[in-house]
Amino acid sequence: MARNIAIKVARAEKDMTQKALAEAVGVSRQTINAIEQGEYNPTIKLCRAICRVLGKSLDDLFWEEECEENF
Amino acid sequence: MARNIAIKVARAEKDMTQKALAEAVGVSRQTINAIEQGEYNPTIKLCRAICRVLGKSLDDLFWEEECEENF
DNA sequence: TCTAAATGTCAAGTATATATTACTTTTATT
DNA sequence: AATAAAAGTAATATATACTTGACATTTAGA
Repeated sequence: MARNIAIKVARAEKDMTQKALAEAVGVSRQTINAIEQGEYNPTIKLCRAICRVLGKSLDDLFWEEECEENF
Repeated sequence: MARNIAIKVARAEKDMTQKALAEAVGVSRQTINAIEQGEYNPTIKLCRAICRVLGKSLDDLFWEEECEENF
């Protein structure tokens, strides 16, 4: 999976730490970190929660154009 | 989880069966059925694959306003 | 520079997304 | 009505999202 810079940026815009975002959406800090690092593939429910907290859309934070690594 | 009517509609627009969509995105037919029935919570990667095949955005197919059942 | 907070990472465990097989029910066609 | 395809559903198995706890590294403020 690709690293997710968009979440990091949106977090910065809201001045939230990984820990604060994790608490706001109800997952562990490591989960947020792993998502930003592209280490796993969150569920849509968690994606939606992150979007709500950060005030962004799914397309803003989780869309990716396809590239080799998706194959 | 809420039933996902949007996928069903988008599938109808493309005249695709659950089986055809499943094959196009590389999962089992039961997985597509369960997602449409709201029985589980797909990963973002699968959501993206479904969007690409159906020519829709994540926001088109997977956004949900929050309601009691999300709590 | 010292310190603390924030971030990155690892290992082991648990919960759940997804697969597979198989069966029933619904919908569409003849 | 008879048939077949499509959709719904259930049980068991496996892969992986996510947790917890712990530690290392980076970043920011005093």
